[in-house]
Amino acid sequence: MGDTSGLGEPTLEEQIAAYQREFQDLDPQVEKIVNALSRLNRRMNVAYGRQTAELGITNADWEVLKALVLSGAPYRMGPSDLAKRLGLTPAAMTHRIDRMVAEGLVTRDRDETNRVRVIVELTPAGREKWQEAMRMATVFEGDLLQDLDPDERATLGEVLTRLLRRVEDAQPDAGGRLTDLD
Amino acid sequence: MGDTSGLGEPTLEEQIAAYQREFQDLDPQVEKIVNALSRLNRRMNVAYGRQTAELGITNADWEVLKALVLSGAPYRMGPSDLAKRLGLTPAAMTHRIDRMVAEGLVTRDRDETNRVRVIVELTPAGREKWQEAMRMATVFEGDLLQDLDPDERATLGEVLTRLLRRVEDAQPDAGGRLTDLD
DNA sequence: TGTGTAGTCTTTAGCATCGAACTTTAGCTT
DNA sequence: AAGCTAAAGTTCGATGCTAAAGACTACACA
Repeated sequence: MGDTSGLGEPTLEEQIAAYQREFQDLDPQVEKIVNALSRLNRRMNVAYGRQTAELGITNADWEVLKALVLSGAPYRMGPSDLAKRLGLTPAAMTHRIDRMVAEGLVTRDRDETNRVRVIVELTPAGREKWQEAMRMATVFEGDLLQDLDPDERATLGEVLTRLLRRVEDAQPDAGGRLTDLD
Repeated sequence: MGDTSGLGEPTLEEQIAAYQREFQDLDPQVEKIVNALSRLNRRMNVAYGRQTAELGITNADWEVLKALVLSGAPYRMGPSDLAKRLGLTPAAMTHRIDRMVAEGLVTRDRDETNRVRVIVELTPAGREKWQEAMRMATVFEGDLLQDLDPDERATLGEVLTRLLRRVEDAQPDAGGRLTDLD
């Protein structure tokens, strides 16, 4: 007994069993769901990280590209808005934009009508990178959900949305800070 | 139209709609599931972060406590094993242990039978912190899943486990690096 | 017993992030 | 107008992480 994968990570079932051994009043059902969610997310981020690396960008870059694209044409946002959207401090945003400008993914210009503002705008190259990343991501995601039949997908989507609504209502403040992709 | 929450974050539905607007060949069903997973995870981490902060520790500390407790009595692990388990480099582990020793959560000693090894052991205070964190976490988790009836919980757990198995099989290398709790 | 080799941590240098202080601009208020 | 206040970004100092290099111990083999 013990963990199978050389300490790298116990099986989900082994982990739940260990929790029960060390903590009374534990609902294994609940713990299974919560731990599966965490582990799934981590694996997804690993997968995305490999894909973005293959494109010569980082997950951090990709997050910014996503925010800009999703804002719609003409794909412009201010650093503060981006920072709020991504859950970063403005300071971190400044440096991230520095890097992305150097990589040619976005441009940074002062707003002429309000000179205290800065406009970050997606370049065609940045948009192209986003699309390539999306193509890779959708392939991965389709593969991930391959074993689920249409009914299961619908149910899963509905249930997760319900959970999300509950937690977002309870945390109205976008409260970010903590890593993670969008 | 547009986003409701002052740029902090669009609704999941709005976000999916934006994806469809900007990217052809998108399966909204799939995207909904994947994005809900990411967002749920982020909110969970925010919640955990608030709880651990309330206990005077960090999520990083909590991860280490979890690994030690789950390893079972006598709650000892080497820094390298911990690092593998948490997806950190040994270097990061060294510093994290420094801090936790200073906080009295763990002890660090050389293994007398193999003087190149180090043994990190949970202190009673560390174990106590872990239990308090668990109590808070289980309350939050129970509340999160409150709206799901037993059938839905069972189904959700089963489906997520299936997804996890699929992605863990595809990424046998624990491949960590990317942030996130366990 | 001497030496090579592998394994375990620690140290160093570089990078991204945060919190807080600072600079600049816009818009009010009087 | 002159000055106040608020908002938007940038800069600064500290922290935690990674990758790579270094130090030390154990073990194998000659």
